[in-house]
Amino acid sequence: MRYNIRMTKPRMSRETLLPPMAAHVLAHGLAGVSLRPLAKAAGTSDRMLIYHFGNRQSLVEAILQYLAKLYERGLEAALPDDPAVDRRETVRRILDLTDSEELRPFMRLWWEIVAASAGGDVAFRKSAASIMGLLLAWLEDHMPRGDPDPASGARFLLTLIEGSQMLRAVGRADIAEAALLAFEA
Amino acid sequence: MRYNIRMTKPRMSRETLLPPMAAHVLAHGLAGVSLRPLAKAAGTSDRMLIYHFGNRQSLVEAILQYLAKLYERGLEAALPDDPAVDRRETVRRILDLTDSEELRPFMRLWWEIVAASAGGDVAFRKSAASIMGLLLAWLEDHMPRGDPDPASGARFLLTLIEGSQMLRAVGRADIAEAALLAFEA
DNA sequence: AGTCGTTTGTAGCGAGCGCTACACTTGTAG
DNA sequence: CTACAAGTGTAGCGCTCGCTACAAACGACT
Repeated sequence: MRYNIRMTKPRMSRETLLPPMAAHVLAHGLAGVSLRPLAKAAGTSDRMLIYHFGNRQSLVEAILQYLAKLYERGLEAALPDDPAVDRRETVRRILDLTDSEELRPFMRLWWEIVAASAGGDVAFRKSAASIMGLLLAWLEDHMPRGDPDPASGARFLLTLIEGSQMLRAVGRADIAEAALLAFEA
Repeated sequence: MRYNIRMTKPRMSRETLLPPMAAHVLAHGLAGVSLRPLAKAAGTSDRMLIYHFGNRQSLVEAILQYLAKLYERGLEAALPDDPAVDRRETVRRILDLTDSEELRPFMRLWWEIVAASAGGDVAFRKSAASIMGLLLAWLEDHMPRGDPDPASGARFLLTLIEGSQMLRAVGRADIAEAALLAFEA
């Protein structure tokens, strides 16, 4: 039957399993996630997760990779294309965006990734470093028109941004706000 | 025997147990730490940890509190008292110090605390926020002589510092370095 | 010497963990 | 129709988890 497009019943593959599992991770965190709850979220069994992904570590890495792609798309879709009027506005745009309803769940995840990186997990560190590279590239491309040194400036702003986000995460957004006000004011 | 100073054998108390457990946490992380390894590190049993601390959560909080005190003392002992010549040097001092041999283990721990805070753990968030308050206070007290706005400046520098430390943690110290070079250069 | 609260050891509970053995179904190809 | 590989369910392995029941040892006081 060559003309039957859907030769095999879709069943369950990595691709169908990843979205619900990613949603579960966004909702419940990445650190202590275990097979059975993940399986339940994806409508399958721990048995099948191991079957499809080999072991827990590969599974988590796959989910992480999928989430990174999701995050990247979310960023690209939401970040405005027109240049900001000054550096402060550039910072503000990113801070506002990552605090938006759709991207906020990723921030919680982000700190788990950072913690794992700091703890020596190479897979997580690689993922984290590349996400920073992504943000840096966007920043370099969207520095204010006529900025004296966009390359260095982007690095400077990224550092400021990440500091602000950490302070937010621990409930000291007040410090980050004051910093932003002091910045070039 | 009134004149026997050591009336009771020291046995084991919270105070004797905390230091070795804190050392264990510094070496192995705080996130997934469990009773039996902690007990082993302290030369006792899980049974006794529960006896002294009630439950795991109280135990972890006690260790966290002890570590915060330790960190505070480490900072105070190592930070120079004389004012820096400019803001950049102030930043540099703190970055160098927290990257020192004795304080580096705390940074790994720090990101676990941030992750827990971002995940909604109130005890950790409280601890993290107060540590930030501590650093902010030191910064305010040690802004460069003649700084135009020490209060806002300290907040600005703290944000920069924390951003630098996060970038370090994920292996992008290069970005933080470039940011620092660009800063007021 | 005897009493009593504090501290400790031994043993184990019920639960969840990652993962596997085994048998079975299912869809596809010869 | 048969053969075969891919996919799936059931059951359970050995292990660690936080925590508890029980009883013994200990030390200070009468």
